[in-house]
Amino acid sequence: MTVYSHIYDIVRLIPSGRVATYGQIAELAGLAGKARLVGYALYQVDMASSDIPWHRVINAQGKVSHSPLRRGTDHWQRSLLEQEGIVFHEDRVDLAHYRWHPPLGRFPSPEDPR
DNA sequence: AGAGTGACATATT
DNA sequence: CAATATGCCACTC
Repeated sequence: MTVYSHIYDIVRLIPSGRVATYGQIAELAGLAGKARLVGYALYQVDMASSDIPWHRVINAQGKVSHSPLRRGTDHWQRSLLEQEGIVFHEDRVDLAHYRWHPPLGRFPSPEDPR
């Protein structure tokens, strides 16, 4: 596979009702500073039939990132988040309140098997 | 092999 | 607030 498999592993850990930012995921995945790769990785995900909670990843401004390539799925993302109880305030969520904090201790990383 | 692109982030103007 | 600039790197011609 690709380096993205690990990104997906991290995203899968985000619980319902919480969100994470691209940069945050990148860092947890051992890709600090490479947030763009996270966005690219999620773009590859099959939104309809994937076990990855892709909608819980938003940008550092607390907003849903949109792009012409998404063809309206950005609204779909917001919808899913609201279903989980996340409240948007002026097109933005309060990261201080909803940001996911990963489990403490060691984290699975490619360089750190077991 | 080189250039362009992008679900980003941060800093600056 | 919005527009730029720069760093980042896998992917696609």
